[in-house]
Amino acid sequence: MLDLNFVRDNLPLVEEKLRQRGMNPSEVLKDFQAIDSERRHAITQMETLKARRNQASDEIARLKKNKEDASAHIQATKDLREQIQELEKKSADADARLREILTSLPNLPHDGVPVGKSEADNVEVRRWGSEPAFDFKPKPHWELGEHLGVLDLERAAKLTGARFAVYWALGARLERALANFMLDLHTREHGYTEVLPPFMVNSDSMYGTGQLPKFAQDLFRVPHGEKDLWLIPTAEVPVTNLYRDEVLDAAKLPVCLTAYTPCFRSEAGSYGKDVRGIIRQHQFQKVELVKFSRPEASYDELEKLTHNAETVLQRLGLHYRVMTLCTADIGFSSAKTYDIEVWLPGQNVFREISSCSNFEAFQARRANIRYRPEGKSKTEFVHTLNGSGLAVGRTWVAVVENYQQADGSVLIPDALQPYMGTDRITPRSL
RNA sequence: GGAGAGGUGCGUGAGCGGUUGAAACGAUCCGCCUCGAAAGCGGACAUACCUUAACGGGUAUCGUGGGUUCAAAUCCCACCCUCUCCGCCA
Repeated sequence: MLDLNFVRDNLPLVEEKLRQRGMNPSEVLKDFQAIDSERRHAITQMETLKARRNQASDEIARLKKNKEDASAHIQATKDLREQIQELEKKSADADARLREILTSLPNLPHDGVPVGKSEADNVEVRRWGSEPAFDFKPKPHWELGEHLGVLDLERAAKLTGARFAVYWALGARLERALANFMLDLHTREHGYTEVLPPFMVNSDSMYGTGQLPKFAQDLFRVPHGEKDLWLIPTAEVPVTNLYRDEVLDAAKLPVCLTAYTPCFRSEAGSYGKDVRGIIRQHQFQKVELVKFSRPEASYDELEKLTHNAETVLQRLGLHYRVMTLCTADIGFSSAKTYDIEVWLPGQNVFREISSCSNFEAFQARRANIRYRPEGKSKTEFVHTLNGSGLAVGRTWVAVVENYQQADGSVLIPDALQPYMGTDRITPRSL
């Protein structure tokens, strides 16, 4: 969420940044100024009357103490009551409408973010490794997975439906090996603390990181008594919300956390997309990196976090490129995002395998996550960042496709062999 | 699921329906004292919003939301959370 005062004082800038995102400012900011002044007007009036009422109440107390007659004052306050209630309703109403506007506004892109109209305008920052050479036509992972007997989409469809997967044998172990490898790397070498959060959260948490109120259709909702719970679409949600409504110790910043969790996404509106294989699933597992940073350090931390994610691919010997997302392609809550795209020879494309973002104070303001700068009495919002480190399912795909052999077996990269207990996946029957 | 206890500021912990935004103690910060420190003494110490050029003034907030009342931390109702005991259970 953007700061109300900031929006009010920098309306032209906000409009320009919204335009860069491909939005129509006059539409989303419609009536902003009118509602804002209406709200302040109502508050001022209401508080004036309340002050008068409080004054009268004090007077009543004083009179009663002295056993004097206070009935005139009591009647006066009774009369005030109705007016106050009316104004209260008016200001609450304006407040709600203003809040609706404010919560619907996306974060403003950082100044360094390339202005663009679509994902075609994303800018490549760097590239690592090179495409592996094959003296045969590399297969897509769904063919390899079936051939090896490690990936079973048919039975998953029977159990649950489309966009779910069952992994068997070394396929299942590969998933587990990748997760353990990633967590060990980030905790032992990159200084992250591992957390294991709940996989369902309440609405407040979804609101804190920006999934609600706008993106409910992307989530799985679980009715629970009067209230709803939600399956997490990413560990970002529970991990960032760990510190909701808290004041962090400045000396401990940046706080760096990592979590391995399943992620659940309804994928509404992507029906025709990526229907083959396990690129786009309703459930997938991901190792997430989350940071809470001082504002002045957050862009350095974004670079570090992105490199931490890249290190996973480097250790696995997987070719990738890093893209800076343009203003039209960055997520709702993000001020700047790097996507890491891994090379998939079976499909002859780069596919997103990690998305690393700096949300600045956007989430912190919604979730009320603050810290107290040294020597200052006032708290400030931290900056929150996160990135996949990495999406395990897509890493599984990358390993299988990049390390496939002519006979259909898959070699295991050196870094994973201790976790796999083997150097190769060979066919078995499902 | 059943029975009970409780939720107050950074912490502990008071709080007859009306000078309580909230005692006291502790923590922290600033002074004094000291060669320096400790102790002691004095002082400061919540947040948000409205208003003001500023000083300041005002309003709200004692788990959350309603209600009673001229007036609610204090009374009533609902809900949430924590703890203890019983039952059930991976």
